[in-house]
Amino acid sequence: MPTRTAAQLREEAAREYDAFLASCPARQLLDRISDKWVTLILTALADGPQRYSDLSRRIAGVSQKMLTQTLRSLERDGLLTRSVTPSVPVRVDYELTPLGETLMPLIASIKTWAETHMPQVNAARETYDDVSATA
Amino acid sequence: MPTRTAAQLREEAAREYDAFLASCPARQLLDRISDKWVTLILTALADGPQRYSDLSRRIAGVSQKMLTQTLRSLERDGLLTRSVTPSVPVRVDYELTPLGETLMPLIASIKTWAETHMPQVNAARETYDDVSATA
DNA sequence: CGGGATCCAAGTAGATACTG
DNA sequence: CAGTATCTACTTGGATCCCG
Repeated sequence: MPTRTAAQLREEAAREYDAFLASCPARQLLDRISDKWVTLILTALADGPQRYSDLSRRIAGVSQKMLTQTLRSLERDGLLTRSVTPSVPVRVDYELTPLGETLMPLIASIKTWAETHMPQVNAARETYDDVSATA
Repeated sequence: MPTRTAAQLREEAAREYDAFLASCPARQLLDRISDKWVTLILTALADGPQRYSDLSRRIAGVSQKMLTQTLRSLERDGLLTRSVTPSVPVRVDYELTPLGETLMPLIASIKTWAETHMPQVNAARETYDDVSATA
């Protein structure tokens, strides 16, 4: 009997890999911007500072919970600032930080690739699905 | 009583928004590449064609299920090809398509942003967490 | 107005066992 | 070798109600 079973070895490898992925900057970035609402919020804020209710209206499909949650996480990451004006009723403005703005060109290049190549991808999907259906 | 309740209106808005997001090329692309294993597989294949077992070894943390599932979806999208050699035992090779290769520069720019700016993001996180803990 | 707290439904990934 | 099939556990997001 080995000191460690095969199952234990596999588990260990998976843990190490998780650690590797967690420390990988590119992975972290992808996790961040791939969030459903992140790019929408960032793009909306690229037009300038906006209030919570403005964002809520522009990004029509988002729930209060997800909007708040996403805004908080972006604030935490230093990508936007949250400023509260303690009037009655309260007013909260969100604004991109310089760091947040550096992200915009990247989002733009993602958009460009998407507009250029996604039609091909969709065409490939249809072909694939047709063949599968025939078989 | 209105012909449609507030809840119904909200539901309708959410559906429309879902449809909008589903048809948005940039959203589709992000959904595709943000998958945990997609960029790993694509990057591995950038070195040239590889067998299933090669990929499985290089991407140590992936389960058989996810590797197969991800490879199939990438094949469906026309980003890579799957070729079976009916020997005994079977041999299956995966290879990037030209379309798949066009994705590599984009992945590279994501990597570049990440390496340049993620340290700042992480620093912002620590500051944010410290302040929260103090408060 | 701008949330916080809670509950719940649904999709998703991993482990395990089996196969042409 | 290169998968498929199934079951379970966990994560996630929406709905709802409440508050300063």
